[in-house]
Amino acid sequence: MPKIVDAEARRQEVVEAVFRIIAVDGLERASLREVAEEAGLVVGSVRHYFASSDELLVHSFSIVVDRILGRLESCLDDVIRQEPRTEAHHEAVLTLLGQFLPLDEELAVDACVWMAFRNAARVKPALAEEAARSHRAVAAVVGRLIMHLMPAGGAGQQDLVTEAERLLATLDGLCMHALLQPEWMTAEVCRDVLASHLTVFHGVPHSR
Amino acid sequence: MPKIVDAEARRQEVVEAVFRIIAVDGLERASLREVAEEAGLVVGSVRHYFASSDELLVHSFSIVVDRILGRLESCLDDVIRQEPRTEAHHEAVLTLLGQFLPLDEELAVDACVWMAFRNAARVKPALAEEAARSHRAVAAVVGRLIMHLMPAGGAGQQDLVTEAERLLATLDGLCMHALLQPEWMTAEVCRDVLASHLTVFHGVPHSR
DNA sequence: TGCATGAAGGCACGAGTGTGCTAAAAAATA
DNA sequence: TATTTTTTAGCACACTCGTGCCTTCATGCA
Repeated sequence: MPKIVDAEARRQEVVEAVFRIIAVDGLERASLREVAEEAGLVVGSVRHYFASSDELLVHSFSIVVDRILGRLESCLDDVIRQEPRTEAHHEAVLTLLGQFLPLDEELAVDACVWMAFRNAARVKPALAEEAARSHRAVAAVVGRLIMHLMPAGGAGQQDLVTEAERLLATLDGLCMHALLQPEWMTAEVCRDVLASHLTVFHGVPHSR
Repeated sequence: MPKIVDAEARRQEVVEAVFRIIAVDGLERASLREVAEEAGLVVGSVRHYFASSDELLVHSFSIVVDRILGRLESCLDDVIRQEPRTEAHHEAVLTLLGQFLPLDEELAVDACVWMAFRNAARVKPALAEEAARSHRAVAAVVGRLIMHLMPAGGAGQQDLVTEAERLLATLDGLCMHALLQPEWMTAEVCRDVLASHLTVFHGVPHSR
């Protein structure tokens, strides 16, 4: 038998190279040659682990989606664990929502890559399935958060859906602005906007 | 002297071809050859009216921005013309906000093209200036709307900025979702979300 | 010590891109 | 009619892209 390398680890390294290229130069520069060079490999090696360019991109997409979902699920557990209407609960909610935004370097890469893939999926059929999955999963998390935040009897099923879509839209819009106009949409503005949005869910905000 | 053609009209035809290609196949397919074919011309003709590919794209970007801004300014005038806290006023506000969304075919093309250019501007320096201009101008319109909607004494300057950014983020998020997940984010859901957002600005919504 | 096999490296083809440059066509003026 | 200038058309070059296909290398087992 030949040299044994951890194939999964190699694939992960390549995916990380894809992420760096997308974050810096955009998805259209994530070609096999560019990815190989960024990963310190040759095209042939990359192609040994990924049958085609599409497979590499789809796999990268699924990795970033799983990473984001993992963080969201974890933060959602933290939220539920807190006593409602306390300062700690409010902070936990803000932390959860902050996972969508490019607040630090790692989050910024993920947000950037996620946005790039979702936008590309509109015209690139190979990415459509993963885009739908990510949308469903994230909407489910936000939906659960909304159900947790809104008093059960106070609103109808329709309102819950609308509020979930509204929060989701605001989050994606914030993320987009933070990525495209970082000089205007700073982390502080993001936090203010989120805090203002959350005002709807309890009579008076806990902190400013 | 040679054949006289309306150069500006020809340029406009080419720009329209660019819009159609972006709406259907995305910005990355808007090459000179594709644009020329879509416009029923040859590459040489397109290049006669636009010195380079970048100039064509930047000019197309500016056209779509101007078109969107024109609609927004017009709708903003309509809003101010209405008596506040009336049904007609509420409808005028919804109409203004609806200009951001792909609610009909023409709006959809503009929204799609606008999104594509703004996203591309992050990694394509030639588009950066126009992206900044569009962001400033649209933020100005939304800011004026917010000042008009919020009682002058009831909130500080900081709150006005935050609310403007929040509305802007929600609009862009809605637009994005309507473009990327049209089966979920229908025109009806968009309207519900906007109506819910506007609840903040007056005690009770006028219509549902 | 062989050698089969996974890993790595690379060549070449066709298709696509922007752009420099040239050449034909067409029509209003001299 | 002759000329001048815009418009239209197109060739050619260098580049990048994905991919099919082949070679070389290294290594763990027989």
